[in-house]
Amino acid sequence: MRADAARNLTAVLHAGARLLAEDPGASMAAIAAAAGVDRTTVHRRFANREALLSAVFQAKLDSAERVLDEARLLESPLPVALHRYLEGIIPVSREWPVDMRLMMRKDPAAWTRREEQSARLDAFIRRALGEGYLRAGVDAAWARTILDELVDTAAHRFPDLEPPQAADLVAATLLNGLGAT
Amino acid sequence: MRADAARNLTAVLHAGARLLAEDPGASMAAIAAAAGVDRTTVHRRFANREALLSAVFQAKLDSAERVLDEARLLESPLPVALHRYLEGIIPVSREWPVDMRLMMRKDPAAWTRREEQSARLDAFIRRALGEGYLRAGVDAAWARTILDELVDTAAHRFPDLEPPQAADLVAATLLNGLGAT
DNA sequence: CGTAACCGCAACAGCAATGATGCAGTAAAT
DNA sequence: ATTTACTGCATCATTGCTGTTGCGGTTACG
Repeated sequence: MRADAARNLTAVLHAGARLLAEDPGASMAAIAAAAGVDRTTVHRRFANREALLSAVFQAKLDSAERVLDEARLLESPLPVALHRYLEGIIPVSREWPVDMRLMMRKDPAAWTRREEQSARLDAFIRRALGEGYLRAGVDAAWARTILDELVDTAAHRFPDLEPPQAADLVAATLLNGLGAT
Repeated sequence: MRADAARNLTAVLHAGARLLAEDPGASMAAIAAAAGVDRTTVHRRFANREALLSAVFQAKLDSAERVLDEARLLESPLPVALHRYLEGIIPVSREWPVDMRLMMRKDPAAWTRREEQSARLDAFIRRALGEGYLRAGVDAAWARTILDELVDTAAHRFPDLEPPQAADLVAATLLNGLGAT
């Protein structure tokens, strides 16, 4: 692929992730304009709208998968793994702000791939329960969901937080909450 | 208004909230079908799509406002106020699952009204900080956002939780987190 | 520098959603 | 029981988005 084509491709993917995050019904024309590219250029590379969305999802899933690999969730000491995951996933979530859960309904490939990544985090939560980092009796599904929500909140609602500080905040909130001791 | 018209109206509003929660681009035809009425009936009552969305927002805001009034956030003892708010707002969030933050961008009236309600919760968070129920040093904006996220999560991702149990879970998670002591 | 890939522009067809209207039938209210 | 309000149905015009194609011009690359 030629260099300018590659630049345009990533510009379109990033613009797509950004606009679709604000408005899931954003038009191809709007995405093309935001990427500084003609509408037909997008149509030439992506046969249809669905294919563009899939490409955005794949880009996000690629980045997330790399973070999961490097976090070594089941091998590293648990607090280390947690912080490494958080510090890695927050920039990914900011780079690809498009919401997964709502938009991947009609993309089975992306859906199953997300399920696989989700299973790895489920295993991490089970490990945390087994090793006593989470209180006994805490529901694993609840803990898992709260972890995701805290990450999304820190990533998008507090965009000025640097990843290390954001990771600290998420971990502290998850483990200790916000109440007085 | 005639009785059957009122029934159809609430059916349309509820169907709208439900479908728009799953797909913000749900068509008027789909909403009408889900409500069991003809498409033209919806168009007769709501001049345009925007008016229908506004009506859904107003319905949700009405319910939420009643909950805020009855919780007496600044008068009742703080733990009581928190639980009363949570027990009240979770069913409201389930009855009107449509997401506010994303969809009210183009509805200034609903937006400002939501801001007013949001300010009441901000004041509640400040009170909790001032009375020492939240750790000193906790960022008010962070606490406020986490409260909202926990409510949404309990309401929609754990639909089988009864409101009292859901309220307990949210309050406990907010104050104590999920980590071992 | 020459070629091949890529792009912008213009134009077109197709489609789905929106919004309006007239009319006949049905259900609520007095 | 009668009137009035409301609904469903069929129909139509309009609009915005999608997807395609052809052509001339530009840009990367060997």
